[in-house]
Amino acid sequence: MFRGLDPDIQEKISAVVRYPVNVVRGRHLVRSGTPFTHLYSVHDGSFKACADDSSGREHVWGFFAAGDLVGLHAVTTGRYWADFVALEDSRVAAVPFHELNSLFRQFPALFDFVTRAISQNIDRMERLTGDFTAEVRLAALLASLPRHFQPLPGAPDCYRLPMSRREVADYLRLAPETVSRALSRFVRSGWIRVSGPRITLLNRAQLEAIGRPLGEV
Amino acid sequence: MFRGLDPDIQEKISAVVRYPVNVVRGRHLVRSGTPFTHLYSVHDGSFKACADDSSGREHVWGFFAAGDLVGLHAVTTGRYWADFVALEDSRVAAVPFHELNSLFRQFPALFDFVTRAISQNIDRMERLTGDFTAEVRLAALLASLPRHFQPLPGAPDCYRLPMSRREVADYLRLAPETVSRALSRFVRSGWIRVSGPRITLLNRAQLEAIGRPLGEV
DNA sequence: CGATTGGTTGACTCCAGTCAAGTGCGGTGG
DNA sequence: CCACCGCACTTGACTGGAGTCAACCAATCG
Repeated sequence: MFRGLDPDIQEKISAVVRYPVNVVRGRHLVRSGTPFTHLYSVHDGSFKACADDSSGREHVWGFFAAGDLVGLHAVTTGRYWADFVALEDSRVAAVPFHELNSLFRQFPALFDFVTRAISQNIDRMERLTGDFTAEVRLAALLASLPRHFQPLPGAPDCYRLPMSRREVADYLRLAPETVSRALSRFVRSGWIRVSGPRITLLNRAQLEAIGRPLGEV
Repeated sequence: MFRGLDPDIQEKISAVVRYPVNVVRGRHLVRSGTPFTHLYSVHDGSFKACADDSSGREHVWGFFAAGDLVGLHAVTTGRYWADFVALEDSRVAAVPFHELNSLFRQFPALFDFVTRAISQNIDRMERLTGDFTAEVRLAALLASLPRHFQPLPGAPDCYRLPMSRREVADYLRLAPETVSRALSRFVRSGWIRVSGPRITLLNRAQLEAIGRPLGEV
């Protein structure tokens, strides 16, 4: 958990963690509007984050897989402002808020880490609202799969997406049909192979190149 | 100046203001990247604010007319991050930064006022990046003219736009041709009359209704 | 084995961008 | 005062990208 953070600090955190909470597919891990009580680290499984955007329509603004932190966005405001729903049966480790606070005092590096992670999330959200073509959006998403998911055992570049096309489309701010079409084009070009929720990356470099204008998602 | 702020505080501010600075058309009032030295209140004339957006292309993100405050965005960072260029010969009143700071200490209400104004600007910028049709964007802009400009003497609903169509288009994130076409459609519908830089609002209620999804710009 | 659901594909539409050709206004100079 | 010029603006024709609607297909679950 807390990928990229100093191992010493990680160990301290482990000491105050409540192990592990199970969340079955489709259930909420946190609800928008409730007070910030815990920060969660995803052990396995995955979650989507939904919140109403400025025009009031609900909208997926993030996916969180093993190793990601859920609830960061509430650290500053003290209140969650998004729903987090399990995309599959998942397990998370929970760090109680007050423990986290004392850890912040002990380890300024932890605070920096969290701050940086929050601003990265916001940055990503904003980039996704910019105007990019469907290809750019989708390529950026596909190229980022290895950073977020484990490949399927025995198939090094094959990933099983836990979210539906509908959710991907919502996240990328596209219609589901547009996602479908873009996927098909990538298949025809030979960059990927698709079989239901399983996607094999045949040419990640190419996808990265196409998705570069949007950056990491 | 400082429209909407408590008159008592306004008087205190007036005491520390350096009166008035002239800026001729096309000249910079502030330059991006320079340290925050003054907050400016536009007396007469108008300015555009330009800054590079996330993808590096320069882009107009605001217009400032009589009564507006220029430089707010630098209060928090201590450095201007946008160019402000006079759209016509203009005059501004300058409040030195250190005076402003001591005023903040004296009048918490002033600090709140500034904070609110900053967040309104950011909010507006973000709404403009959302996806709205050209009509919605333009209608919102037109409906907002009375809030920003004095009508021409003797013509109650007629305003002279100090900025070019190119600049309007850039601000609204459209092509200039698209702005032109939308204007023409509004003329044909009878909501406005256009004569070069002069625009007469014949049906502001209608424009407000059309522009509502985007809100105030 | 049908019914449901999620995904794909096709046909069509709409909106805005682009390129190119006018148009008109303001300014300059004769 | 008028003719001309330049520039900003407008208009038209075209293009392309994504949304919508509808049909189809495949997998899953009773």
